[in-house]
Amino acid sequence: MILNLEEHSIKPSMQRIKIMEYLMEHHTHPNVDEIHSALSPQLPTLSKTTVYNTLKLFVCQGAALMLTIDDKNICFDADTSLHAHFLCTECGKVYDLPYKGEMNLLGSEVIDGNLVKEVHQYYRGVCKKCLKNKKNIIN
Amino acid sequence: MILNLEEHSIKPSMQRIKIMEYLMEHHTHPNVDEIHSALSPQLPTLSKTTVYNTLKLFVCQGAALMLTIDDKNICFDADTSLHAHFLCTECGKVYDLPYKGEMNLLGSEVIDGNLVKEVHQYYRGVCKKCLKNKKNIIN
DNA sequence: GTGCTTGCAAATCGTTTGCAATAGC
DNA sequence: GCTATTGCAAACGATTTGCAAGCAC
Repeated sequence: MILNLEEHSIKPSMQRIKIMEYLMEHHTHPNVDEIHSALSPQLPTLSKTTVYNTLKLFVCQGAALMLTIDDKNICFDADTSLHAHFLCTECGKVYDLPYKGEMNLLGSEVIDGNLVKEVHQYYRGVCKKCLKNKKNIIN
Repeated sequence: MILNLEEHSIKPSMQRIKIMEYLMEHHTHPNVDEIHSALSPQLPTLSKTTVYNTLKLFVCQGAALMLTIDDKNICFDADTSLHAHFLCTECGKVYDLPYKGEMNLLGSEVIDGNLVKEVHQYYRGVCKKCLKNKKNIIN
C-alpha cells in the first residue's frame, strides 16, 4: 500500500494514515460515519471531528474527492482519477463507472471564460443487483 | 408563462403555481430559503415546509431538478433539459453550461447492466466574473 | 516551548416529522 | 363531509465551532 500523503503536502499522523489507508482499501465511497466506525476498533480515541477535519484536508489538498451525488449522504473517494459515479436509488450504494465525456481535465481548463478545476459526472438509477432482486420478487 | 404542472400530474394550487413560476422566471438555481424569502411578500403565510414539500413533489414528478453540486446548498432548476452546471467556488453561484458528453438520455439507458435514469454533469471552479475581480485586485 | 493536531462537548442550521387547521371538490 | 394541501412548532441529525489537552520537532 503506497500512501500519497506527502505527495499532497499532508503531514502524516496515525489518524491521517489510517483514514487514507481505509479509503484506498475500500472503494465503497464511505461517509464520515462509516470511516469513523470502521477505524474505531484500531483507534479507540478517534473522534468524528478528526475524521471531518482530515477528510476536509484531503479534499483541499486534492488527495481525495468529496462526492455530492447523494444529497443525504456525502461520501469520499481516494481515487482521484477521472471516472464517473453511479448512485443506486434503491440500495444507496455508489459505484464507479468509466467516464464518458469530452472534458479530459489535465490540470485546469477554461470553458466560456470560466476556469474549471473539477469535473463530476453523476448517474442515478437502479443498479444491476437491485434490478435482479426486483425481477425475482415479481416472478 | 406556460406552467408545466398538469403535464407532470401535479394538481395546481396557489403555492405550487407561484413556486413553479419563480423557478421558471429565475434561472439562478435558488435554494429553499431563497424561494421562500422571495415569495413571502406575495404569499405571507407561505411556510418553508410547503416549499420543501412542493419542491420534493416537483422533483419526484420530473418537473424540476435537484442539484447537489454544492454540498452546503441544495438548489433547484426547472429547466429539465440536458445541460451541465458550473459552481463557482468563490461566489457560490451556479451557472448553466452546455452539456458535453456521450450520454444523451432519452428516457432511460442501460450502462453495464445498471438502469440509468438521470445524468448530472457538474463543474467546479472560478467563474468569469470572479476571475476578473481577482485580476483587478492584483493589478 | 511553539505550533500543529486531536478530541470532547456544545452550538448551529438545514431538513423532516407530527399534527392540527384550511381549502377544494 | 372527505381528501389533499398547508403551516406551525418541535424534533432530528449531520456538520461546525470553541477550546483544552496532547504530540512532535
